[in-house]
Amino acid sequence: MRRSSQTMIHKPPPLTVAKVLETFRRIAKESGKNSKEKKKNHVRALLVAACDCEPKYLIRLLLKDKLRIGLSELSLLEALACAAAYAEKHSVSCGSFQSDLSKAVDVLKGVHSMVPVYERIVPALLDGGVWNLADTCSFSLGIPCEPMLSAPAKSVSEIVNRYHGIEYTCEYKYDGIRAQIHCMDDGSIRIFSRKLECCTNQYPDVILAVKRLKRVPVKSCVLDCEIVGYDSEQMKILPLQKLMTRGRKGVHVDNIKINACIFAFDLLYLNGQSLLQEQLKIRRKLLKDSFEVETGILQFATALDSSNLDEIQVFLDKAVNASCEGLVIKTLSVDAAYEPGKAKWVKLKKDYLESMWDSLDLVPIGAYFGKGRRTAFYGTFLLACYDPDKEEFQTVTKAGTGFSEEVLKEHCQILSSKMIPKPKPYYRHISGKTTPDVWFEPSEVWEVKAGGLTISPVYCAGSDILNSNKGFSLRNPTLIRPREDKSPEQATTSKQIAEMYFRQWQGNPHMPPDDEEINS
DNA sequence: AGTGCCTGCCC
DNA sequence: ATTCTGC
DNA sequence: GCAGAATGGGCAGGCACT
Repeated sequence: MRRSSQTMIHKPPPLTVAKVLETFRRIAKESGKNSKEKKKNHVRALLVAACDCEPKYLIRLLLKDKLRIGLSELSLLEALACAAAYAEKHSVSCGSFQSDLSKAVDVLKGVHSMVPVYERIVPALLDGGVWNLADTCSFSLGIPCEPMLSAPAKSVSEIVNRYHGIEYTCEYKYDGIRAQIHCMDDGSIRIFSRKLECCTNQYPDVILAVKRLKRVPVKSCVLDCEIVGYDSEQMKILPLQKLMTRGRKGVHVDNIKINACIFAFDLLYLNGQSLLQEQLKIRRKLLKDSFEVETGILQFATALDSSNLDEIQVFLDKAVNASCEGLVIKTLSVDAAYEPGKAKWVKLKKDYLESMWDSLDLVPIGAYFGKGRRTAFYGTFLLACYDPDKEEFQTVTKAGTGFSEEVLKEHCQILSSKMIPKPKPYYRHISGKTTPDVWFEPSEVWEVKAGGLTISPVYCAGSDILNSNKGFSLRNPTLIRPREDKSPEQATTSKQIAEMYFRQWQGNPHMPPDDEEINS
């Protein structure tokens, strides 16, 4: 890079916003052989033309996600809102300007969660102003709104207490992929992911199902649902890991190996009208009137309308037994509108309940340097279980959450003193894929909770129990506490981990794929 | 053709 | 996804 | 209560290299 700028004879013209945008688009489009080199050249050209503070911001823009200067989408919306409020300062006279400002921000936030497309928001803003924006720019067919979210609850009693005296429903929380399905007036279908990506082409089978099972009076609608892997032979839900193996590009119905079942739970739009403001009670009724059910193809989320603690507890157990993650609790009439992007529903997963979660005692045998606020600390620890037969520690997972900064600091200090230059001969891991920055003597034992067990291509816990080259790992590992009463050799064993894995699919005859069955 | 590595997207 | 932290 | 920033497993896809 330096060389090329030195040999440059003419200074390139100054950068413009349009030019930068255009180059970014080119970088995005570049593909195929040597595309990396070509992308590099685009970046080089930008940096060569940049002056003053421009390189800094270019780099920050190129470091995906955010500007990394504290400017997030929210700040952008606030800026837009302020601009609009200033522009209309004299047209509104009620209340203080400060309160107008914050009202404008609320309007922008609300509108953006329903129509997350600046190309729609800005023209509407310029056209009708902020105070009409909610009307001039609202939820519309073909454009996904942010999905409504749920906040975690720690117990059934927490639910019962919070919603005392009001109507609510408990639905199975399916372990699949959230989808918002738009049925357009012309009969076409569009599917959007939780992050609003268009994934229409990924689910031709889902599209056929929706078209076939949509009732005649439904001209247009928007479904909120979970797409779940389904074994049509055994009529059982498949693990998410299976569903995820489906192709993502150029998918044709005939080549689909993993079937998908739609579990619908909400209807956001029907025949030209937004239903977002309707109570769930109404939306659910309209949903059920709008579609035929076909087992394993399109079903409604299993639900229980009850306020009884014991009934809900039993229902939660049933959900877990049916290979679901737990329950989602939703009010039916009070405060029961669909609020895009807001976490007004409540989720109750088995991993939140101390009595139900999977807990393992694992040994930190390595660590990785942290980033950002964890610079100068370890950000992550490599954890292992113990195999008493082979007398070796086998890697299971990394863990980087569940401790406060203070506790993290302590762990870092203690473990630093146990650092060793090379892994012990009795450490088993898959080199390359999970090699940590530093290795430790086996000394600590930590209790870790998990939202379930997975089959892993990179960890080797219990790998000789599986036929393939794979081992077991953890989903959503979280540190709970040090087990000062345990020595490393008393850590959870690989055999125990294997048992946990198979136990989680009891009640569901579908076992892991053939090549992953237990060695005999 | 096969492998390894990285990214982007699911959770 | 979960969790913690600062506002 | 919320937003932001740390961090997790794992999949397909795509490029580079052998």
